[in-house]
This record gives sequence, C-alpha cells and structure tokens, in this order.
Amino acid sequence: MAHDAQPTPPPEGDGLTDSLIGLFREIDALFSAASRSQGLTPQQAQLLCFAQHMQPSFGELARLLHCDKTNVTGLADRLERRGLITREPDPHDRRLSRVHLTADGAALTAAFQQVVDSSLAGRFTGWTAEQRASLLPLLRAATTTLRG
Amino acid sequence: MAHDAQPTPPPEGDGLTDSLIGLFREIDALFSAASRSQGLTPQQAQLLCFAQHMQPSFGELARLLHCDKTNVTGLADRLERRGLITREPDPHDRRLSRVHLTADGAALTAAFQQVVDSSLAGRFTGWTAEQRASLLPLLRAATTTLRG
DNA sequence: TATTGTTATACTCTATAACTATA
DNA sequence: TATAGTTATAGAGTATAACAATA
Repeated sequence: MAHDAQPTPPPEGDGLTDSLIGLFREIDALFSAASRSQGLTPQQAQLLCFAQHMQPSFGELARLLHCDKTNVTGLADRLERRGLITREPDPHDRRLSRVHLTADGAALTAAFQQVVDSSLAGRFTGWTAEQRASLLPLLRAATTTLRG
Repeated sequence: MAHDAQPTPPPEGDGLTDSLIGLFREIDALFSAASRSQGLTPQQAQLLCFAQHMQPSFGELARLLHCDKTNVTGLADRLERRGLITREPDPHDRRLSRVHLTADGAALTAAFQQVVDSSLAGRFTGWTAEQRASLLPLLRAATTTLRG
C-alpha cells in the first residue's frame, strides 16, 4: 500500500462531479419536502437538528452550517418568533448566546426526522441487505473525510 | 435472501437523518467554495453542469434542479447577462426555449468541475483503493434509487 | 486587541399567482 | 384546454462591512 495507494489516482474526472451533483440535488429535494411538510425551510430544519443534542452557540452553528454568523441571527430570529428555540446566555462567557430547543421545537425536530427516515425507508426497500448495510458506514466515513 | 431482504427494516432511525445532514452540509460547502472560486453561485454552477451534455428546456432544468420554473428564468437571466449561456428556440415546438452553453460558459463549467474533482481528490487520498472504488458505484446507485 | 453577536445593506434563491404565446 | 416561459411579488438565505459588548 505504501507505493500502491498513492499512484492510483483518487476519484477524479469520470463524471464524478456530475454524479455528486445528481445525488446532492436528490437529497436536497428530500430534505426540502420533509422540511416543508413541517412548515420549515431546509436551513431551519437543519439548524434544529444540530441543536437537538447540544446547545450550540451562534458561532458553532455558523461553522456547522458552513454559513456566515450573520445568517444564523436571522435564522434564529424566525425560529424564536415561532417559539421553537430560545436564546440562553452562556454562564461562563457573557459574549456567547446558546440555542436551546423548546418542547415544541424538539417535537417538530423529531417529526422532521421521522419524515426523512420513513421517506428514505420507502425508497431503499429494493436494496439488498448487504447494500443497505454498507450505506450508513460509508456515509459516515465520507462525512468524516470531507470534514477533515 | 428472498425472504431475508424484505423483513430486515430499511435504514431507519439510528441517526440516519443526522448523518445525512452532516454529509449534505459538507458537500454543499464543497460545491459553494468551488462555485465561488469561479464567480458563480452553487445553483448557477449546477445549472451549467446540467446544460453541459444536453440543451435542456427551462422545464427540464426546473425538474433537474427540483425548483419552480420561475426560478430558472431568473437564474438563466443572470447567466445570459454574463455571456455564459444563450436561449435558443426549439425548432419543433415554438413554446420551448433551450439553454445552450457559450464557449465561455463551457470553459467555466469545465473549470468548476476541475476544482470539485481536485478538491475531492485531495481529501480522499487517505482512503484505500477498495474504499474509493466502492464510492462511485454506490453514489450512482443511491442517486438512481432516490430519483425513482 | 480579539471575539461574539447584532444591524444595515445588497444580491440571490424560492414559491405563488397571473399573464402571454403557443400547442 | 393544456403547456412553456415570463413577470410581479413577497419571503427567505447569503456575504460584506461596521458596530456594541465582552474577554
């Protein structure tokens, strides 16, 4: 592998970009439909998911969503106005504001995830057990690779 | 497998939605960076890619991009103003307008794809040949599955 | 000085409804 | 009647620059 992995060109050309765009558009469509079924935009739904298992600061959300911090302010404004999140001051650093889900927000987030999960489940029924089993680990590995 | 593939529940729960959102955000960030390096928005870059190997009508682009047809009008306006595409009437149906890439548009699209490809290549060097080989077919299979 | 969140601004993306022209 | 593309409109996402509060 020392002189075998490197010479082999990594996935390049060969329509990889086009394939990735196709997949990206399909996932985007799935997220959009699931979000709208809950009265959310995709960005709002994704923010809620990131706030589900932690209480992220605005800067952390900006990094997770790969957008400018100024966008998070407006995004949070709209979610707060609907009673789905609250802004809570960080006890250790008074510059920080942390996003907490309300009970309504947590319920809506769970509903969104359920729609996505069942939507996926409905489409992958044609796959073999092996194919499906290989999907999640590969998703996670690809995410880790891209994030690094 | 005839009575083994069906009873096994398809990928559901288990943080699948969160994993998918994570991957989605990373690919979005990669596309955004590549697009901006060419002076394009991600939506503009994706439209150009879809117009690279065909001359899609506005309705076809709306379906490929999963957005309303009215969005394609404005998207095409901005690309046409920059001389990257032209609107050409369909010879068989005078209601249809087809998007053609100009020489500049084709060059910019190729440059965008090159940035995406090399950006991906730079990140997947740590993968084994087997892992990389399994990625593209799975991407394509997943796209086909989601599109159906 | 540096960092966090905000505001102001401008542009882009998005969907809905109503319109024109073609079929 | 139905379809393709456009326009008008309103709301949402996006980045840049400048700002106040805090570290």
